[in-house]
Amino acid sequence: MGRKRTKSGKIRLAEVAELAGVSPITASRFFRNPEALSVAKRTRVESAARELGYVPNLAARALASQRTEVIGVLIPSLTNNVFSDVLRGIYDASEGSRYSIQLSNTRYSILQEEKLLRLFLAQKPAGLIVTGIDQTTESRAMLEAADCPIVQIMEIGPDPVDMMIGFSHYDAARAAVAHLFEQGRRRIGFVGARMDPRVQRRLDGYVSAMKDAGLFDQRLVVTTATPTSVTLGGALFTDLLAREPDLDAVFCANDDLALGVLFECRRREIAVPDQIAIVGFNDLEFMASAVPTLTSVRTNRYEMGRTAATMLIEAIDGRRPEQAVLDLGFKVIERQSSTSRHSDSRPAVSGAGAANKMVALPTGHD
Amino acid sequence: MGRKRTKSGKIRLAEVAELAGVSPITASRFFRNPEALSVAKRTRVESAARELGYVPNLAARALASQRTEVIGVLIPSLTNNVFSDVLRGIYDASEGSRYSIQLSNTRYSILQEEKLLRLFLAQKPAGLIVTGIDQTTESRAMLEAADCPIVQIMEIGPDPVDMMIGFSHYDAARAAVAHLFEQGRRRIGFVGARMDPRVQRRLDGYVSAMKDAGLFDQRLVVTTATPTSVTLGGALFTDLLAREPDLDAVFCANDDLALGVLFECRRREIAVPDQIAIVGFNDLEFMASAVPTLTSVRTNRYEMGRTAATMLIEAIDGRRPEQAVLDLGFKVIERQSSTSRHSDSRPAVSGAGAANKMVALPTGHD
DNA sequence: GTCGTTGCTGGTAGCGCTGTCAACGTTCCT
DNA sequence: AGGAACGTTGACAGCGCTACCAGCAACGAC
Repeated sequence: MGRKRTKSGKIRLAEVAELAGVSPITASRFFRNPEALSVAKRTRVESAARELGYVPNLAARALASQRTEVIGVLIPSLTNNVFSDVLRGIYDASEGSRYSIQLSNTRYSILQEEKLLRLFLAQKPAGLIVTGIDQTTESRAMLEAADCPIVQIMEIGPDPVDMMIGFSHYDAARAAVAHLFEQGRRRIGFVGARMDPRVQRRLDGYVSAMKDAGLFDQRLVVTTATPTSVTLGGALFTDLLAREPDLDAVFCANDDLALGVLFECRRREIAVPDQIAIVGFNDLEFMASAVPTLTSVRTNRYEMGRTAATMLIEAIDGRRPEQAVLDLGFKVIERQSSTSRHSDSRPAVSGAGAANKMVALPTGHD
Repeated sequence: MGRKRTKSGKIRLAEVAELAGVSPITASRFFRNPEALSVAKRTRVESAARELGYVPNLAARALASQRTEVIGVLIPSLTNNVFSDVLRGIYDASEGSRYSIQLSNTRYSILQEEKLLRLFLAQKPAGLIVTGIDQTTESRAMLEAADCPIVQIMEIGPDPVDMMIGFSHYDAARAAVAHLFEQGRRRIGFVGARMDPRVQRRLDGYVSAMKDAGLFDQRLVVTTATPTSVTLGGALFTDLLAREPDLDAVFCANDDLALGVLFECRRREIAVPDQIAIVGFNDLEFMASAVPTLTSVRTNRYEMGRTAATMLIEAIDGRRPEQAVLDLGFKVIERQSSTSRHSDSRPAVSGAGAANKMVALPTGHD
């Protein structure tokens, strides 16, 4: 009787089937599509499986069915807070589904991304989540040819491979600058680090808003390819001040930089917001409790991850979402650092997200 | 000729073997143990594989060989900065090896951990990384019975399942308090959130140090089960101040709380460090650029992750490390927030790590 | 010259599961 | 009543790879 045991001592489907008095294939169906069984057999297989403590062998399943239940996720950084929020959303959504997450880190390199994509695709993932819209031509071709659903996250653009969820970094930056204009600021600097495509588009938005107002000046822009940090924010701000002493505001490409600028202002005894206004990007948790509280552009990172994974899983299961491109929008959260003579947290300028409208191109916000 | 193609259009090992003019099994060996082949066949298989763009089918390999090349990682949180550093180390170390990482989030629940462990183990991982030493009895039994190497990370304790890498949170907390004593502080508060086992041990260390000095007072301790945040740091500090107005220092269980305390001090115009000294835990990047710069206990998170994965992979490949328990130590980085009348960044108090000595029990530091 | 020994190679037989298709019993329609 | 249609079940044949063991040549020791 023990002869049927697998070498590893594990219970196989065949044992479950035998105990339940059905054929192995019927037992197999129980796990994949229980509705297809009669109630009697269903309960028998169920109790047999429980009694034996059966756990399916995923490798065998993958081999036989020619597909895996793995969702591949490609993100550029594990360190960045932004991605940890997105990831949390993805993991939360995948939990309870039968799909597991396979994560890889492209380190902001599209070549690395291409390599990883090739690796992933070879294992026939059930679905794929990739960051951004700036893939190599080769990657793009592989994605188009892939026979699984794909979601691009973090931003939206004109030409989705399949599904897409994010927001317009360009519009968000324009909104941040517009807010500073409203507050009467004119000499608005830009501080950016890493300069990945999304930060670049924030810069583009900033530049266009400044040009529209006739206020653009190349000296107001300080960027570096160095990875971002709070300390770096202080350093870049120092550079900016040296170039442009009569600065009256800084728009930071992310909140870490903004915090660094705030500290540097305190160090130099520059009054915020009286002398210089500060606006960050992402609205990390600490922005609301800094002194003064820091204005930032809120982005829905957790929701982005969660929705991306949910959409993907639905699509894998054959229920494609009615809209393939989802704009989650953004919101300028106005706080003390940019609103002299105003109280904290006023009604905010928001992007497309509220209406979740479909967009193909960067749309002007209201 | 196309008849041998698999349905999925993929190249199989058999095709490679055919092109190379060897048997499939020889081709298989090429990928697992190239040294076993004669140089002639080796090069022939190699070029055939490259020419055909062969990618092995992992599911088939796993099924046939009865083992996977997956390293399971169980961590309690994806949000926490601390774990993102550890994870980065793990991913960095796994890159280039043939092992892939399967990550799961226990959300600080040992029951959830047990469930995930059962799931992982059923797939016969090549190795396992688990967080901490506080598993359920059932989990512990499963880990002991698992036939793969296991590394426990984040802390060290008396009774490793297999390998272990971390440091003593208890000693680190004692060192932080000792530093405050040296600075002449007496009424030292403790602020903690989440209160997971490691934070609890930091509290234990604090309590023991305070008791040793005859300074312990229950009113000095403010904790909550709520997840940590900067804002929460301010709130807990407010509570603490209400209970104990003549506080002269705060030891925070992590840096987010410390930053919140700093902001709250600024809001209340409490001078740091003149009225109140602040010490954090982990030494996140921003601590060095806050104003004043914030003292913290540096922990080697990235290195911990990297070393854990490296040790694990070595052990999987049959090269067990000479020491199974590795104490990475800690270091009190003294900065302005706790060192009145001193300049920044003096020589620091450090834990066991420098010597990487083996420890079985929390050892007193010097 | 015979017998081990070593180094390399190949054949056989699965690993545990699922896709496909045929077959069965039942119900419902005409 | 006959047959179509449906729902349910099972047999068969692999999925692509590797473990195991046998075979073979080349070589050296006696």
